[in-house]
Amino acid sequence: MLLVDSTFKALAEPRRREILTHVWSRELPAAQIAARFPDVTRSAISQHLGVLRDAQLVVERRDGVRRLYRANHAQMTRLRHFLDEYWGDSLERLRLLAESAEREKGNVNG
Amino acid sequence: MLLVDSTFKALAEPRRREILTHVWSRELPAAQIAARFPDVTRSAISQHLGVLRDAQLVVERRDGVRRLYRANHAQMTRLRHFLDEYWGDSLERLRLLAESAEREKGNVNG
DNA sequence: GCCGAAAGTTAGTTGACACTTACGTAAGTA
DNA sequence: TACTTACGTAAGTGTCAACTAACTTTCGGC
Repeated sequence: MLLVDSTFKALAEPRRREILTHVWSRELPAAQIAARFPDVTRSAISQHLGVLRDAQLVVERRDGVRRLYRANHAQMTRLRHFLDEYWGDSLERLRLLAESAEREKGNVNG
Repeated sequence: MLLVDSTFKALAEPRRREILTHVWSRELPAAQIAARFPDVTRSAISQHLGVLRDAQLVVERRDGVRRLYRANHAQMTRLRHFLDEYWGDSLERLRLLAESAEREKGNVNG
């Protein structure tokens, strides 16, 4: 799966966004993250962490028996850049170019 | 559903992102949008357009029997702002404040 | 009013996914 | 070695969403 695709899918789940905020500015072991979600099992959080890891939105570091997670700010920056480049002014300019090219073609044919 | 939630969910689908690029800088009737996706039925595109409309990522304008769609740039801007504010420096600062408050408490108790 | 074009809507199917329970595994400890 | 802790993983379940096929609605021309 494309990285942008997996990033959007990972962020589409509210719980995963909340997990991200918890590990945004500090490392936390999986158990402590799970403790913040009393309504779901630890297993569910572990699976969410796997999705976030696959999307490179968090990085994992092992410390003995524990696994410490923290947000990968670079990936979030990458997403912002994607939004800027894919739907920002650069795309706008490309579209306008394509349209004027279409008109040119129309003028030649007409 | 929260607006941010529906926005992420809408963008998580690659086909909907592609639809957005097609109506980014010009209005298009539903049939012309559907024509760009030969592998799925017109009905599927109509449903995708409904999801994009609910997420306020596109706006619809009726012209006789046709319905013209165009991207809502404001909503995309809103998403960028969300990324900036929710996971940007402002959240970073809040987290650091919360952490130092935690340490303060620890010092009082210890 | 009747017909056809453009589009939305509904019913039903299939696949994905968030979740739970149960089990497996690696690292530390007695 | 046996036990515990801190995890991940596998299997199964219910729900949701993307899709197709068939139908309905809305508008314009005759």
